[in-house]
Amino acid sequence: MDLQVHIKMNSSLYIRDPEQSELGKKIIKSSIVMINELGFEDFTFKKLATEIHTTEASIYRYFENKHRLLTYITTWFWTWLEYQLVFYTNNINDPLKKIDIIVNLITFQLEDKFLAEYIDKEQLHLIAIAESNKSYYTKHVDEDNKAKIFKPYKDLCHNISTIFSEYAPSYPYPHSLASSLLETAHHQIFFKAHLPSLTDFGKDKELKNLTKFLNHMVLSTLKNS
Amino acid sequence: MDLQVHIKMNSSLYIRDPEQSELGKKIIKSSIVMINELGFEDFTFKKLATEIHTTEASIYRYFENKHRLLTYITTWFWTWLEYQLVFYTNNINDPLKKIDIIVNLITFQLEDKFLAEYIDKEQLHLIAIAESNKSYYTKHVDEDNKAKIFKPYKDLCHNISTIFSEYAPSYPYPHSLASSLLETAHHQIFFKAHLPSLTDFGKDKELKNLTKFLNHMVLSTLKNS
DNA sequence: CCAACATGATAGTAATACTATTATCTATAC
DNA sequence: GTATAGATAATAGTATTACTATCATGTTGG
Repeated sequence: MDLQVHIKMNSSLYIRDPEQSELGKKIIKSSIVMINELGFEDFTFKKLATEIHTTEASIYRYFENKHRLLTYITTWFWTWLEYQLVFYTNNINDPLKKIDIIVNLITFQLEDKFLAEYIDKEQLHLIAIAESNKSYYTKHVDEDNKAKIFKPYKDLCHNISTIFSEYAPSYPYPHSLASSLLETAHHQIFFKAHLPSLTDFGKDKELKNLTKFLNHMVLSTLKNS
Repeated sequence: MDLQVHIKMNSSLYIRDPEQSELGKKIIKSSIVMINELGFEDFTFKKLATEIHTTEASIYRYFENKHRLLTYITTWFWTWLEYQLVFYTNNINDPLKKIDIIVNLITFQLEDKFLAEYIDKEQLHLIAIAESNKSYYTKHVDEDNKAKIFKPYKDLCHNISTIFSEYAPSYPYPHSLASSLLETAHHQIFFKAHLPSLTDFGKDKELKNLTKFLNHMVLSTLKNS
């Protein structure tokens, strides 16, 4: 059985809620496809408008600019990851098992039990890998942060750090380890595909070794505290 | 005694070598300042031209576009890090000591013994932290990679991984650990400043705890192999 | 059924990311 | 000392981007 999710988004991310209309959903759905196709830099509202047979002006009624749209999309991703994390670790007591679930989850090794009609999760993952950094590596990061825009990412990070602390209560850097794990997972997947000599699994077809690498790193670090 | 360095750059990074003229050096020097001031997105050749009292057209004779200029700058940074790494680990045999040097080096805890007249290293470091990712998170990364543009980063990563392997010959992921270390150092410094709840040292004034965190993570991982 | 609101159609602006042309300046080769 | 090659300045121009504004049309729910 699959579960229908509804992910509630912080309203400062949009001007008009894209989930409340057909056009809004088309904007999200197609922008995910197009950002992957063109890369974020070459993606424009004009091109998106042409693609979905609407006008630039109509898209601007939903999102202030393309950067906000990217942030909306990546935030959706983090929220969805957290939903899954809560779901998969529910009723599990062994923190070691929970950590294994975390690592498998963020490397996309777990079956996705959540449905979200109009969002292609594989493509969303690719954006999270290659573009999500750009949502906070800006000059207006502090302003955005004040508007609570990054809360879902922080919540996920905190959630993971709590599990780390269950396993190793005396470890002093659980948040840093959690954020490093999340970032590293994405970096290594990108490097594997494009700059393989920065990794040790460039030739692998699967991500199994990445999962092993991350699991080993996290557990070694936590155990040795 | 300080050492004058000359960092030789891959010629596909520029159209005309900026080190060979006063204007070229002014372009590099001022772009480092301005990218920090404005952020890479709002930085333009027009603004740079006005600042250094030249014209857009003149800057375009040195660099194809602002993205190439960013890549030039960040590549300079990686090359300079590698120079320092070789210098500081020279004549040291204990791999444990070498690893300590690496971690201190990438968190800017070591005194810089190299001079580069017209480049402000503190500001360069800030760009490396907040903008360097953008030089490879693009749609043309594969092309750029073919042009050997990322070689200095890869070399640095390989150099570090070799030291890891000296310390722990059986550890299977030294390259991934090296690239993760480099990326994590930057991310954590950025998070500490702007999204502190993603770290455990948001309130610290210094980076000592970050150094400890990284050192502990790397050593724990390598020891446990 | 009409009022409210979403969307479409159209237009326009300032800035960006370039390219092109011609003039001027300057160093050094003969 | 002059010719000349090469670098830079001055100026202009273009296509695209990133918006904003206005008004017409369509749709829907009270």
